[in-house]
Amino acid sequence: MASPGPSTRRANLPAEPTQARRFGKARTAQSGALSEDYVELISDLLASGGEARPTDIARRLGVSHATAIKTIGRLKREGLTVAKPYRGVFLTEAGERLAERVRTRHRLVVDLLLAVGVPAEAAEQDAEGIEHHVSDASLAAFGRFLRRRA
Amino acid sequence: MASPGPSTRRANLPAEPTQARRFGKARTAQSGALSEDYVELISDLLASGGEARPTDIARRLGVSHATAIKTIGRLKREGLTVAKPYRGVFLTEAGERLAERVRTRHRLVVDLLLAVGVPAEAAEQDAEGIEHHVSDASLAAFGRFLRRRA
DNA sequence: ATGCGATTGTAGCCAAGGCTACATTCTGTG
DNA sequence: CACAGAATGTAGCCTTGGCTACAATCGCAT
Repeated sequence: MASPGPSTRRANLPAEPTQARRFGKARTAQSGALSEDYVELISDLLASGGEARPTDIARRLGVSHATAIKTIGRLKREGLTVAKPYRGVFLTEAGERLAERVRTRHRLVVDLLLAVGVPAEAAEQDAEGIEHHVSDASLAAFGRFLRRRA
Repeated sequence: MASPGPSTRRANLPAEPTQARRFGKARTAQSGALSEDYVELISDLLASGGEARPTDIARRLGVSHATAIKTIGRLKREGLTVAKPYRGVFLTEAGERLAERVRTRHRLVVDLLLAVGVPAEAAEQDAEGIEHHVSDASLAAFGRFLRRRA
């Protein structure tokens, strides 16, 4: 590794708040990621099976049921879900709206990945992580790109 | 909202460990994200200014200097960086290699976003979050796509 | 050479998201 | 109807990544 000369203290770096904002944003966006995953999954379960139970949610997300229940509690505090004890989980208006947006975005991301040649398996997998970081601007661009080459 | 009938308990959901693995992976990948950001930034600072100091790092990442120092400590434990007190931060062999990989990936992601029509500003911003979730398979596909339409 | 301002480092706190272990409630079956 | 087993919920702990407040060091200018 060798120690570098301690001479050139203070380089030419002018604060650069732009990049900070960029990183900060990426980080913040990632915050809501968990809520989005839960809401999307709950919506799916309600649509397909008729019921969203903590155990199913936990299993699908690969976490313990305790973790799932705790998170569901947070979603409730955030006004995204409603849940009476031992009675399953449901979405509020806001939750439904979020779910719809998330679902749309997910599809768009997967479609884009497929369109640029990503294998189906990887596309699904990567989309799960990517989707939470795609801005509206990018989303719009994805839509245009897909329509253009449809 | 309205409570649904408690009749159809136990729908037709067959455990589905596949999705769990998908989510789990997305989540785990995101774990190393912070390390990647730091290493990439340190590499940039070293390359351009000659020195990577905690305060600069903190400012660029938009966190407090205390947070940056704490994280740098973790990177040290992980064998990615070397740092003697009050002497700036440097990368180990492993750190350099990681930085190079991350940089390449970042460029590829930005280029792909631009290629599908995402505005430059958004591309840079979104790439920051997206890059940590792009698998090798997708990365390879991005490369092919870009070369094909170059 | 000294001393002040900036940088660096430390301590202690918080919330989120994860876990295990234990307690409670529910539900289908005998 | 009772009860065993599954599902649900609670408690307590851990780690990560943030923060502020305070302490220690450094380095430049006088």
